[in-house]
Amino acid sequence: MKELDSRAWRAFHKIGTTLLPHLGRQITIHSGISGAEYVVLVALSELTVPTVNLNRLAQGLGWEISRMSHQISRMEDIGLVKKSKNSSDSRCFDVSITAKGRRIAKSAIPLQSKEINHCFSNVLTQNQLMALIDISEAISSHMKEQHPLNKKENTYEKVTKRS
Amino acid sequence: MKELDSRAWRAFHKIGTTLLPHLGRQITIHSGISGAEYVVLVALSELTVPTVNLNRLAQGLGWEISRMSHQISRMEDIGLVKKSKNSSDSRCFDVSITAKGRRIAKSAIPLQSKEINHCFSNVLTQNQLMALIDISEAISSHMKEQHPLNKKENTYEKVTKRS
DNA sequence: CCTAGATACTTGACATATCAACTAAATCTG
DNA sequence: CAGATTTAGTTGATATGTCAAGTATCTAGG
Repeated sequence: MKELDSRAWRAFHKIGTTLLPHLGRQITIHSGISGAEYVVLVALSELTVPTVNLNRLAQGLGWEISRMSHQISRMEDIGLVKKSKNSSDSRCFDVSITAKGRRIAKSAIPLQSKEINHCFSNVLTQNQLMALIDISEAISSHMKEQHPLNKKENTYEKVTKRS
Repeated sequence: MKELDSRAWRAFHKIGTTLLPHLGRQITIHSGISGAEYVVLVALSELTVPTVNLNRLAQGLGWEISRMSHQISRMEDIGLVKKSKNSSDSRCFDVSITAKGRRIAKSAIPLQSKEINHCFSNVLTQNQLMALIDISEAISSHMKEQHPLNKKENTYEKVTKRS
């Protein structure tokens, strides 16, 4: 019998690497957009202001700025979002959702909620749901103070044929 | 105040999409192998028999067979694993870890355990760890019966410039 | 005001993941 | 046992993620 720590980690790892991808695929199946596109559209559609700064959007989702930049340009290409230079600081970009993006988000969100209920919420008890919120809070706040994103302290040697 | 369901899902989504990638990067930083390579090496190093079938290995990790195939050939290229045709069923391949792979796993595992303790186990209470095991069990067993991998029921229309 | 950082983002190369064919071997069925 | 089906795995195209470097703008110190 393995220790509790190890079993819990494996348990978490398993659902993290199966449930999340599964639900991403479901989005594609029912709405034709990727999981990443969905997440961005949801974030944008929930704004109380018309636009967000690229950087803030990335921070809000916990993404690297580079990833967000690529993602937003792809989404701009297919007309889901719009990007414009900020007038007061021209290094910055204001991102907003287009009508098309909003329309797609509007139809995708309830379908995705149904999937989430099916695979997640309905399968767990109230206590388990509350426990997850606490767990997430504990981990996130620890991560935030210990490992802020977009910082590098990287000095490894990659494993290749010759090592 | 959002409903419990939704908050719990967002909580889970957040740690699933920040902690897991973070720990993957840590592996690369301290051991020079990717998170995927690490997972495969750990699985192989824990075998009680010398080899596994590609397909079983994929199932054990919940990966698609195609992904596993690509991954194993890359790992064979850099000498972490070895692949050989099964003698009784020549469609099958037996995969095993090489000495080099085992050596790397051996040094990577304790480092990674330390990281996991740091970001995960030490941050949670015993009760939270136990709760996660139950949660994972509930979700996994539901998924297994509802959504077996490598099956397609896919009839969507992709979102592109023209839709 | 001028220069040395910082900041916000872009870009391109590369690694990895996913999907849709495709090949080959095994098994089933009449 | 021949042909059809299933199973195991490969392959290549495309999508996405990551990393290192680069550009442009802003800001702060002198």
